[in-house]
Order: sequence, then structure tokens, then C-alpha cells
Amino acid sequence: MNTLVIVESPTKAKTIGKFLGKNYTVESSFGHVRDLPKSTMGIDIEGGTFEPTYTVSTDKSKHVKKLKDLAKKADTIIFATDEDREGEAISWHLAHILKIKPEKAERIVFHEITKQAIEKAIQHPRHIDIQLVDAQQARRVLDRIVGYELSPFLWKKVARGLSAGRVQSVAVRLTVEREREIRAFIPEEYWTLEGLFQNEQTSFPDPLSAKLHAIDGTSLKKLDIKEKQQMDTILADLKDASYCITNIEQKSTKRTPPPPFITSSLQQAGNNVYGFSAKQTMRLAQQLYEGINIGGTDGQVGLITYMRTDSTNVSEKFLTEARAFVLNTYGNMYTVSSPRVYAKKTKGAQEAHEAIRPTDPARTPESIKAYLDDHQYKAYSLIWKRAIATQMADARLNKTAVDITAKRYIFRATGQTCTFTGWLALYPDMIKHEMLPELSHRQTLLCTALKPEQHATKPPARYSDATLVKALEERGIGRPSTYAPTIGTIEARNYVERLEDKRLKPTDIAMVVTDLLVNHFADIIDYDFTALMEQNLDDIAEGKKDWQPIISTFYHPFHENLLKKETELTREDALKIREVGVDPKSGKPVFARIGR
DNA sequence: CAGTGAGCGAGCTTCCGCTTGACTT
Repeated sequence: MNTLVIVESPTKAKTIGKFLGKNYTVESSFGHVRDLPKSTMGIDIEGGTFEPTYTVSTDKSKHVKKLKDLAKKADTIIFATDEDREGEAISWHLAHILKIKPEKAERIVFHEITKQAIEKAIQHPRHIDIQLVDAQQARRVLDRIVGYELSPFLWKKVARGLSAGRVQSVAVRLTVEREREIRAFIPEEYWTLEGLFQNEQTSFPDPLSAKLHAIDGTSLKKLDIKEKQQMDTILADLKDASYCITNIEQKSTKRTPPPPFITSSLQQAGNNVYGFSAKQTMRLAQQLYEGINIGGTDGQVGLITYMRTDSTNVSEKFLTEARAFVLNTYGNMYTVSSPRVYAKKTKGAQEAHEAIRPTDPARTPESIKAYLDDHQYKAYSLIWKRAIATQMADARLNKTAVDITAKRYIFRATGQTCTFTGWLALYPDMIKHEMLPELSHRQTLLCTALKPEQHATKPPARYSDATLVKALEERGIGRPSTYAPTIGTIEARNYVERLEDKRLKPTDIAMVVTDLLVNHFADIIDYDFTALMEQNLDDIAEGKKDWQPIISTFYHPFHENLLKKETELTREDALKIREVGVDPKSGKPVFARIGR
């Protein structure tokens, strides 16, 4: 007896192969095997059926042949692609290629790659869920229509080679709108006042610093003191004031660890902590996932779980092992009484995989440092710490606020001590001790200095890889496998340029294209377009609606609008001339337009 | 007669999402 099991990733195939033994052949599909053709629309629009024509992707043809050969030799074939919309479609395409009816195909799913989970899944096969496949087809067809009708429109009206799409055009729009906020930004002046205080008898080792916090019982907001004149009045008012502690407030708080990484948060951390681009972070994670020789007898060992995921769930096995690790390394105080789980789902999450975590909690970053290069070590440390911290006790903090009153004014000094490090033991840099000296209620203090400081409000920052991915994810736009490539696409199309600080600045072309799309195709580029699409896809997946009518009701108004704009709108309208500045010689305004 | 240039037509660009190498630079 031989059973062929098909999964999406070759690394996964290798791992599962070990679990299942020699009666099973585990092979991977390398993702999607069929897709719409590249050079034509590949959708029956004239006939009104929207029926797609799929072709085997050229880079997959060799592999598909191999799968066919293996299928011939197998007694049973099990489709074990990911449990999400795309995974279901991959199984459906595979079934088609291997000439198996979807309603007869044996389909299994699992959310964690452990022996137990795989064996359990094999005991409970189902068939291919055609409704879920239809939801994927609707998604695919919609994206093709939008991309392959809107892009040629841009070639005609703006410039050749441009592109538009449900995801990338929104990404570009975000950068354009941010850039305009920056340009329109007018800095505002505001002032703060710091007071330094000393004890009257025995002086403090360091003077006590407190910030002006409230006037006449109303707490001060950031922009309340706008001008130097206001500050001067306050300073004059405080000239011979006496200072007295009127309130001491102690509060103990706890800090819980953040959830384990998913693709988006890993990319954000990689960027924020080490300045890695989204692409770079993913390449490093891929290396750790595929495995590294760490000197043992096992050869290559996969160090982390799958890196393209939107789920914060982790396996029972990890919870047990992490707990044991924490207990052995830090002691009972540092463990959690019951495993900590993170339930909050991100928008549009499909949760086919685990969170990104180390495959073995006992493999500390230090213990394998010798086998990793500098960047791999940094990436692994981020992932390991974040995952282990989730199963450690809360940190406990003591916060103190001291109010020092003089006339109408209250200054506030704050202090913080960490009474129990908990998970922060993994992040020593994050432990802040801000000690206050011994103070008591009604104690009078000497003011040794009043330091007024002028500030100006700052414009919002341009998007980094981290903040752009975050903005897209919050709106449910794009998927774990596309965040990094999307940034690559908008760079390649010259919609954004990377500044020296690695931030993304939109180009003139991006402004022109965004204006064109916002003014004439508002619904497509709307931040909620994807969310609306997802609602429809859910209805299809639940069997409440058929996919073709949904595409049809979208397509006709979209296409008619496109035809209308094609005749109504001239190139000149699209490329509208913009004033860019003033000629220093003549004093006359200078206009810019985009040429061919 | 040879070289030049206008004019015309053909072919190309493009989406999102799932996976890794095989290619260049």
C-alpha cells in the first residue's frame, strides 16, 4: 500500500514524511499549480459566464509531471494543502490535474505540524469544499479583471508599463496621502516647563525632576502653552513661590507580553529593531524555516515554524515545552498558571498555520549562535524571545506619581520600579527603573531651577516597510505572502522611491495615478473595497451566493464606467499640469507635466 | 542611386496569492 500525500511546501513535505513512515509518499505542489494565463484575460467575459481558463504555470510543468507519475503509483491520494481559501483551490486544481473528482477526493487539514496532529487529520478526511474553491475563484477573477482592465487604461492615459490593482493601488494611495499631509503640515510652537527640586535638609543624590502638569486644577494639554509670552508669565508668577508636595500616588500595574509573531508583526519588528526590509526579514525567516545545520546528527534542522501566517495560535506541544523550558531556566515564579493564548483575530485572517515560533524552545539563540550568521541570529532571537515570553509570567511594576504644588501650578514627577521582571527577563533593555527619592506628603521642596523649553509639532512620518505593512494589514488588504512583494512592486513601477532613511516617498507618477483612480474609479481604490469583497467571498464560501452573479454585478458597472472614462478623459486631463514652484529669475510660476 | 525620414502596424506592458529555486546584477 502506498499513499501519496500532497502539501504546499517542500519543507513541510519533508517533516511530515518523517512522521508518516514508508507507506506514505509526501510531496509538495510548490504552491499554486495552475493559474490564469499571463498574456490574455483568460476569463469568458463575452459569453457572460466569467468562466476562467486555467493553464499550468510554465515553472510548474516539470513538477506537475512528477506529481502525475507519483499519483499513478499510489493507491490513495490525500490532498493536504493549507486549510484556507487558496489551499482549498490548490487541492481542487491538483484534483483536476490528477483526474480525481473533487467530491471524491480525500482532503485532510491540520493547523500544526506535529505527529499527533497529522495522524489525527488522516483519521478524519473530508472532500474538497467546492464553495470555498468558488470563493477563491471569485477572488482570482475579480483581481484579474481589475488589474488587467485598469492597467491598460493607465497605459493609454498616463504612461506605458504602469499597473493598478486592488492591493498595490491602495498601498500607493496611502503613501500619496501621507506625502500630502507632510506637505500641508504647518509646525506649531509649544512650550514645556521642567522644574528641578531639592530637599531642604539633606539633599537628594540627584535633583528631582518634575514637569508642569496642571494649572488651576486643569491638566495641561500638549499645545496649551503656545508662546514664549505665556511661558514668561508663568515664570514670573513662580518667582518667589514655595513648593509643597500635595499628593503621592502609588499604583502597581502589570505588563503582559505581546502575542507571538505573525508575518506582519515579524516584518514590523525586523524593520523597527534591525532596519531589515520586509523582503530581507522574509528571506531570513525562510532560511530558518528550511533548516540550518546546527552540528547535531540530524543535519539540517528547521528552527522555526512556517513564516507566512496570520494566526497567533500555537500547538499544545509548544505550550508544554515552553513551560518546561521556563520552569527549568527561570523557576516556578516565572511560569504562567495556565497557558496564555491570544485570541484576537486580525482582519480577514484565515488562520491556516501556527504563529511563527521556534520549533524547540530549548534551542536558545545563544546555544546555536555559532551556526547562524549575524542576521539569522538576530531574526531567530526576535522570534524565540517573543514566543517564549508569551508563556512567562506578567511583569509587575510600581508606578509613583508625585504632585508638587506652587500657587496655581502643579508639577508632577513620575517614578517606576520593576518589582518582578517576569517575561521582561528576556528583554533587559525594556526594564526601566526610574527611582524617586524618599518623599512625604506635605513636604516642602526647594526649586533649584525652572527650565522652559520650546518645541515644534512634527509632521507625520513617511511610511517605512513596517508602517506600510501595518497600515495594509489593519485594513485587511493583502496577505502574509504578499506584503513584501507588494512593496517590491510599487518600487519596481516607480510609484515610490526609497529615501536614504529607507522610507518610501511617492513619485510624481504615483500622485497622478492616484488622483486619476480616486477621481474616476473611487470604489476600487476605496480603503473598504477589500473588506466588501471579503464579505461577498464569505457568502460564497457559506453557500449563500453563487460566485458568477457576484462577479457579474461588479463587472458591468465597472466596465461601463471604464469605457466612459476612456472617451471622456483625455491624456491632458489625466496628466493635468501642476504648479511645482516659482522660477527664481522671472518670479513666474513653473508648471510641470509628465511626458511620455 | 543611396541614404533618410515619415508613417504605419505589430507586439508588448498588467493583477493577487500560493510556493521555491534559477536566473542575473
